[in-house]
Amino acid sequence: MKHLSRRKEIIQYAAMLFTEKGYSAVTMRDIAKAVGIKAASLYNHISSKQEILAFIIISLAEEFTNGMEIILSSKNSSIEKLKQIIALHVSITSNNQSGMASLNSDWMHLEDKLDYYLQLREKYEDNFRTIIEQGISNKELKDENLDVILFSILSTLRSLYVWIPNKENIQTNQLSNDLSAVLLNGIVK
Amino acid sequence: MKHLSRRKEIIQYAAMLFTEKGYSAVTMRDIAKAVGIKAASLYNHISSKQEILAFIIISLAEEFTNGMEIILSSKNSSIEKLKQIIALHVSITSNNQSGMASLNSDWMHLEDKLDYYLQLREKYEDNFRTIIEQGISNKELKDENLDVILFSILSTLRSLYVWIPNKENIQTNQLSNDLSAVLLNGIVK
DNA sequence: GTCTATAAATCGATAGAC
DNA sequence: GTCTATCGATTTATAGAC
Repeated sequence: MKHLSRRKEIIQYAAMLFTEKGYSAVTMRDIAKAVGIKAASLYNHISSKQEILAFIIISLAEEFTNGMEIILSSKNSSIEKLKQIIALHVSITSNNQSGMASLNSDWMHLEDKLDYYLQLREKYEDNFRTIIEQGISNKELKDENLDVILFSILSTLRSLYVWIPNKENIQTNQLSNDLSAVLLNGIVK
Repeated sequence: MKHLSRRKEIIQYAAMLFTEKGYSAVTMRDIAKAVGIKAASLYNHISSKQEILAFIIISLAEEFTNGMEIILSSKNSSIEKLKQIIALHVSITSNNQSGMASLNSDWMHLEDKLDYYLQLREKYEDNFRTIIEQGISNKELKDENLDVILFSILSTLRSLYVWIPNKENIQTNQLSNDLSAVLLNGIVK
């Protein structure tokens, strides 16, 4: 973490601490100690604790929303789109493990940017639902309960950050393929 | 909530508040306000904020661990056992919606009972993994990556509490069946 | 069993020296 | 850009009147 600007370094350490204990339980003194400076010095680089949280969450949420827009507007099959969504989650999560816990568990502590975050999330879920609907009317997918399909895939993908760090030398392509097999084709012989 | 003892009522309101904001962001004054008394009065019924959290989490964790032991020791097929695990999660979650967020997101704030909770969770996951392993060696299940199977089912089931409250008049049998279909048989035609 | 009052600790953030 | 010192608000929890 040597070549990051001090601001980026602070945000990185904060994200790791938020992952361990959650936003509310982490103090500015905790963050400062991790960085190796005093709490007052943090304010030369960031304006508030809230700003750190908003940066972590909004930049990740925008990355997901932008990726989803690209996938939705492509001309691939519905199944191919679902595989791309799975790969999108594996890719973003493996590159930002420390921020994903905040996105999933601390978004409710956003203040000024809460409404914007909720808009991004709603757009993402709507686009995801649309892809599944198209797959069902296409006859590519079984006509199972739409919300159950959406919810089961999405909660697996949203929980990836809990699980990815436990695997050494994660092979993202292999993991995407394994997830696609299980989530799309099931496990019963 | 009229016929609950004051203690149970306090724990119920606390669980609902923990679900909204997380343990660390909820104050004793918040809980007292929800109950309709002053913060100091809470201490006639509970000994600490920590005791409330431990009660919520440990009672749920024991319910899951006990249910899993019964399922594991039965003589049903592996697929039937997996369906029973799904039904177990749907049942406990629909009966304890407000406590499930604490179990999933605030367990790290346990103090005295943290080690005991981690033991229960490890035992639960080990038994879950055993059932999947048996299904694979049985040839009932496909030989996909064991951790991917365990992780995808478990994270869907652990996230149920986020989703169940959004459905009106939840039909738990119907939901269990829909989840079993999607998680076990997949969605691709 | 509930209240008011308050203790003791800790929080986010600022002021100002260097 | 980092420090020491500190402010003002808020936290969990207790003491004691009613």
